Amino acid sequence: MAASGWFSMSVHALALLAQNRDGYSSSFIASSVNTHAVFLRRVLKRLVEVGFIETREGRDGGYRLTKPSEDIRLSEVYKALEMDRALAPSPAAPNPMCPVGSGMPTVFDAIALEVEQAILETLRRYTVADVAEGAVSAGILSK
Amino acid sequence: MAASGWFSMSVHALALLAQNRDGYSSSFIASSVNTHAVFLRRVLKRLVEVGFIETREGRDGGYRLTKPSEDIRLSEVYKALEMDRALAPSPAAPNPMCPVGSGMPTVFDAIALEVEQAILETLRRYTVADVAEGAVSAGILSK
DNA sequence: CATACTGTAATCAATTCAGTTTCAGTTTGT
DNA sequence: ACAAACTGAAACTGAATTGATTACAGTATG
Repeated sequence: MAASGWFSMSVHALALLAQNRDGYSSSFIASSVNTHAVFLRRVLKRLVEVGFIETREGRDGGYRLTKPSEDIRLSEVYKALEMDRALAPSPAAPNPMCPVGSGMPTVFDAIALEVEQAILETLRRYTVADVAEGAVSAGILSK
Repeated sequence: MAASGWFSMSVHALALLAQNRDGYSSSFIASSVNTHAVFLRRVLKRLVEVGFIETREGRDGGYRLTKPSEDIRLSEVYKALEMDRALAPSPAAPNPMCPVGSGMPTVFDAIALEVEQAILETLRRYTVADVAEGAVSAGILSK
């Protein structure tokens, strides 16, 4: 269900929240991510459900991390968003009358799954803290 | 440039061509993949450019592999199609005034690149021959 | 009770994706 | 020579997706 851009947006938001224990409002985060606050809230909703961040309504409300940024791996974020598979299946189901076509979905799915695990394994090596530090120093260096 | 569905379509087509040394016409392949011949030709064009398959125009024309299916790794197919990154960057460029936002593209890009390499490494372990065999036996088993 | 937030539904425009039509060019068999 | 069976490519369409935006209800705070 989650579109491709959601992941980078989520990581960005989490890295931002890692900077401030008290958290930030959706519109503040949105201005850093350069998107609309309403849209961002839709994305952040997932992260709330999974428990990475918590939300406070009302005045002075906003979002903040529920645990240290070192404890949030990007693989968990990826999983939380229920991203579409990187290797999408054929748009239309193959012809079942064809000996190759009939078996393709099974084979392709197995490979797509393995690819997905490789992605998760790579993302598991990075935490939100890594991204936050990296982003800040990269930002400084680029000046 | 290549959309997500192109990869599975290409792999399917290649696996089909691995079945017959003389190759097949675009409409034959299209009926197995369950797509339109014209659209399929658009996808196959890439594989011709890279040299995995060759095309013959005119009557009795069509497509066929230029080398054994064991020698075509899925990673090469993936690269040939110049797929979009699995981890798409944020749709809009982050706010450069924000210390975190300004560094995000750099950091995210590095991680996205590493993920891409992990995908390629996984796909490198499979050849078109593997898929062709697997697809045929999976098709037989599912009956 | 005004202010500053979140939550959510609904709508919109732009883009993308794949399907389709059409036609020009090419090769082969008769 | 010509008809048949192909590929190549441009152009158009419809549907789906994506993210932006508006609007409004709900909620906590001072």
